[in-house]
Amino acid sequence: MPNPTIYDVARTAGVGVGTVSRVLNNSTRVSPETQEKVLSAIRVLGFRRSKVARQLSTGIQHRNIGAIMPFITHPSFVERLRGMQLALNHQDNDFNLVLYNVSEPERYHEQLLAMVEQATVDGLLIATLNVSDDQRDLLTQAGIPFVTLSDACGEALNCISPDNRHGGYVAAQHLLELGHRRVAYVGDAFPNIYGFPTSELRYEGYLSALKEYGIPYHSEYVCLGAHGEDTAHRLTEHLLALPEPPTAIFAMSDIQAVGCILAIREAGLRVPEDISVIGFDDVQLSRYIGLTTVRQHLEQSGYLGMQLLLNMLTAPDNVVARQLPPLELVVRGSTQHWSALFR
Amino acid sequence: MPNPTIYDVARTAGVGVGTVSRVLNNSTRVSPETQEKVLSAIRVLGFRRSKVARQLSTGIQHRNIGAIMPFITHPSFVERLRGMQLALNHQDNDFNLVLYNVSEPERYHEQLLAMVEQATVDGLLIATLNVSDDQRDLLTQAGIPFVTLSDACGEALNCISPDNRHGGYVAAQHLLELGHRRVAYVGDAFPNIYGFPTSELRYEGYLSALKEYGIPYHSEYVCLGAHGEDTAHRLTEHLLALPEPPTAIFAMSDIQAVGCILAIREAGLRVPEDISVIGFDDVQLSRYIGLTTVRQHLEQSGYLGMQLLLNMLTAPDNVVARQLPPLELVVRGSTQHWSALFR
DNA sequence: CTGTTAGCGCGTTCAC
DNA sequence: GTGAACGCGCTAACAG
Repeated sequence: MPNPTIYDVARTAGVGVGTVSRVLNNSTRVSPETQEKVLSAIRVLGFRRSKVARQLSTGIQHRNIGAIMPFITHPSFVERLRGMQLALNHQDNDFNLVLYNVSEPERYHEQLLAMVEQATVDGLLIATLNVSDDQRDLLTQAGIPFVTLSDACGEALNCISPDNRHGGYVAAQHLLELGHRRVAYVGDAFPNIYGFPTSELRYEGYLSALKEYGIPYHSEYVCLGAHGEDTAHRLTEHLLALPEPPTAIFAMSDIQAVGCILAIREAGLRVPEDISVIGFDDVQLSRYIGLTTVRQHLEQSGYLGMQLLLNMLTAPDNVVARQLPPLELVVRGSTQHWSALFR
Repeated sequence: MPNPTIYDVARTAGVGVGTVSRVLNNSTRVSPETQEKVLSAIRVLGFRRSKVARQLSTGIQHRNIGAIMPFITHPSFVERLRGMQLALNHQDNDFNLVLYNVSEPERYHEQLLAMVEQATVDGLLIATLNVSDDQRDLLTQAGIPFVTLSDACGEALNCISPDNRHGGYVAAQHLLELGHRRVAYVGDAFPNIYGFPTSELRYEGYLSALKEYGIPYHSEYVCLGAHGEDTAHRLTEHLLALPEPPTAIFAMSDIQAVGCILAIREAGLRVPEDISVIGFDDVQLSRYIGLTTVRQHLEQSGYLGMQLLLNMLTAPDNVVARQLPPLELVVRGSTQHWSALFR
């Protein structure tokens, strides 16, 4: 018997289903003997009460908010998650926060499909993942409101995203203002396997800054690869081996910046004396290691995203857009003035 | 009408419930006209189909694994979470990971109660929280298997925990071996508000090391307070203001160690030249900032905990205990030899 | 104290 | 193509 029900339990215990239900909820008093009979029947059959049946019967609606993103292990995710939790705790509704980690890009769509087919979530927070038109329609038709925390959204109302192009510009500008002229970009390869254009946007910002300062573009200063510290490390080694290595690196994320810094140190050079490094995100780590970066208020974006979604879920006809604070340049110790004169 | 059902939709559309169900699942072909009638009825009534009823009807069992802990924002949580996710992804079952953050200790029990009463989770991972006998019985009676990731568990099978007393010993021993004689302990006040004795156990290890090395105990070297960087910062300021300040500090967590280091630097002293600092946990951050610490394999503990729980959930009569690897001393740059001779 | 029965909201057979 | 009836597993209200 694969899935015994209370009827099975009742039968083997020689009692009615009501009694079984009673011992399960120890509501009214049940005589010790029958209690024991029921309990042993439960044990023998390996009975486990069905959650859904129970919820249907009691009328208790359990609402799940799914947070789906790749790299659940990445620091930037943690920051966002923190914000989501905060927003959820703030208003005391009983929504559950369910985590979905997209381990392989191919499975993303499949996971989304399962969610709507099996009705697992009532609302969805989608971060660092693109939402295609088909997927948008799928969710909309299924009546699952969603908020994206990435920048593949155009001007949609349900999107919380920083101006990544501007952020890229700000980062590059900072280095250029410090006198750097050989400025490299280390970022994710695009098109990204998950379909979001973050790296490309920051890269465009970088390009426009170069242009504005009249710096010629050198393709060998642009190093693209998979996301992560290790790749950034390798790319930096490559940069340092160039005949004319860069004097400054703009890494598209703090984690990648860390990879750069480690590679630089291993090459016997110092940050920022020999090479300046600026990151992007301002995750918790960056404060501790003194990384200059562009703060994109990750925690707050999680907070606002959750707030918006809750708003859509609880007051669908009065949804108000949420605005992320502007990006901020945070200057710490990893960037420094550079002048050819002193070399 | 607060919660319209398919019956309501059917009535206002002038069709049967079967038809409504069909357009909802676009299974069999429905004539365009009736389709439109149903769709508009759905729109008018603001109908949303019930998740639970659907799941009950289709027989799709959705299993939730809850992870409950305080401080969801803390790095040590993230490490564990990563391990949990990994274990979940490893075996391809459709369990959902649901996060529960205990924001206030008073609410913990209430949350647990809600979980069993409302049948929200099928299994529970409890970290950094104590499980009282009552709570154990509550969960057991409700048939909710759980695994604890803290050390308030004795020798229970369903517990993944490092030997914190030993860990405290190892940390203190390291400092003593380096020649330190004025060794401070910075940790959480105990009894902890969440009921887990971690700080006390590490403190006991610290004590036994002192004793073994014949170092007299100085109560002013033991600084206890709330968990967190800021408190550790304050406690360290206090330590430094002592007539005979310590030459080494054992912080019960890496985050607290960071607080210590920051306070030491702000006092114009250097780590490790003037004062050595050792932490506990070995979170990701520690590697980057070069903190000497005791590695407690947090990620792996999350992994093993999840694995054990899945085991309990899927093969209840063949549960095998999981063993955490032993604690490891990880020596990095924040501790140094100390000898009064050179002062 | 305990057995019986009517729903909970939806999917899915059947006949029509 | 469409409507009516039954069942999913459980709770709760009602009789006994």
